[in-house]
Amino acid sequence: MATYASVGGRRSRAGLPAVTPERVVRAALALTREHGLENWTLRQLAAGIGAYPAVIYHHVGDREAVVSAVLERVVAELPVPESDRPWRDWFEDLLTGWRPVLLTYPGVARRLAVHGALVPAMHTVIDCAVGVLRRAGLGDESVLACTLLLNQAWQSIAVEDDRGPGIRERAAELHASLRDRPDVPGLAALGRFLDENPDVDLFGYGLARTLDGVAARLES
Amino acid sequence: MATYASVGGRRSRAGLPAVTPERVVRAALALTREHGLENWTLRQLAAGIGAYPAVIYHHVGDREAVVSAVLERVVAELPVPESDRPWRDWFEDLLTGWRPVLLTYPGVARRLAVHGALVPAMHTVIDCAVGVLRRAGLGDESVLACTLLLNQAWQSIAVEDDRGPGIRERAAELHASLRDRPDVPGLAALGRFLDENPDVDLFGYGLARTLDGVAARLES
DNA sequence: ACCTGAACACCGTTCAAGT
DNA sequence: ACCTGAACACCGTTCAAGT
Repeated sequence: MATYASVGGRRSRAGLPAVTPERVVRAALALTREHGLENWTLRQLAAGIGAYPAVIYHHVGDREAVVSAVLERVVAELPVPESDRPWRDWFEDLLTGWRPVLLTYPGVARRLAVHGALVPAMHTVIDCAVGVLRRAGLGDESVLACTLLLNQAWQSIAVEDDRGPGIRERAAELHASLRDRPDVPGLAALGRFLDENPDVDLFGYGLARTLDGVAARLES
Repeated sequence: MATYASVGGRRSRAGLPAVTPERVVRAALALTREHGLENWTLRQLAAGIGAYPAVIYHHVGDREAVVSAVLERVVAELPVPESDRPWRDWFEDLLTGWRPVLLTYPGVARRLAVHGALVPAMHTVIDCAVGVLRRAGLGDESVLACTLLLNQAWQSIAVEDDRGPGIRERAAELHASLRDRPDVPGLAALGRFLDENPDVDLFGYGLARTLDGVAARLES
């Protein structure tokens, strides 16, 4: 027979659901979507579920533990193509498919870039990715090429995360102002191009060039 | 005839040199070398020159103003090759020459990656870099290729900055433990390779592959 | 076991007051 | 003009005390 305390104490009497790791992580995911992984505080997280900061420690751990749990969930959402595709298509689909997911959770891409394979949820897809390149005939270089492709994608998305609207606005003004500067023709060309193509797909361009570079290693 | 106050007040009487923007920035550069651009506090900086935090505000401005001044100084240290070199050699020398400088000022590379051409001291070299690619015959794509090459170098160095000894150590352990895992052959190959080549030059490999990718655009 | 509420040692920034 | 010293509104984290 449950005592009063065992079915919920002051929280349930106040109409609040019991704090669970699941609820903490869900609130952290929501805060990450809105503010980015590094831009919410434990106190915000606690307030979001109507709890005291110390309760987060009791149920999940310190901020780092919450962040790890968020990472795990986001990585689980990342789509992975069928591994029988040609290697180039496979990586193109993989990384262009990851971008929109990672961009909705700002800050996660940077964690992946810095911690890489240390994020356990990443293991199965890395295993798969190295396999795709080895079957393509890249030999030992498969490890380097795989690391490079994943890292470049993560890093590039991480920078997109960090470029807030303020920076994008100031960049747009700069590009417009550089258009007519014959004294610096290279910068003028840059201003002209980026002023006319403000949403140019640098991610796709970089991915294509790196894939070209890896393809060239298979031809030799 | 100078009054007592005008030649220095309590600081000079205490044997301390007057606070100047120059001295503030030099102390900030030293802190950045030791802890990284985002890992020192304004209070540390103030203490470093024997001053109160409010004095930094009086002479330089807020933390962001100090960071901008640090950026400017570090960018001024970056070597730039003669612009008559072949484009590929020019970029290889440029970016491999930047890496050791940027690595001694952790956090600067990330600022460059995120703010790019918004760092004024970067303008002349960007102008030069676009010119090198245009003279090589890359046309309008010069802007994209230049942005890509600089960004990938900055991002890759930024991640090196953020991978402290703790992370590198845990990664080394992971690689060793993955060596003998026939159930995940791709990860095993990765563990074997990185365990035997812990200091593999991923920066150089990435730079070479991207340069290959850009070179392929010139052939077509 | 779970939650409360205060406390600790920080942070960037501001500001009235001194000299 | 330059510096002092306290204050403000934060932060992550810890902990004794309540129920």
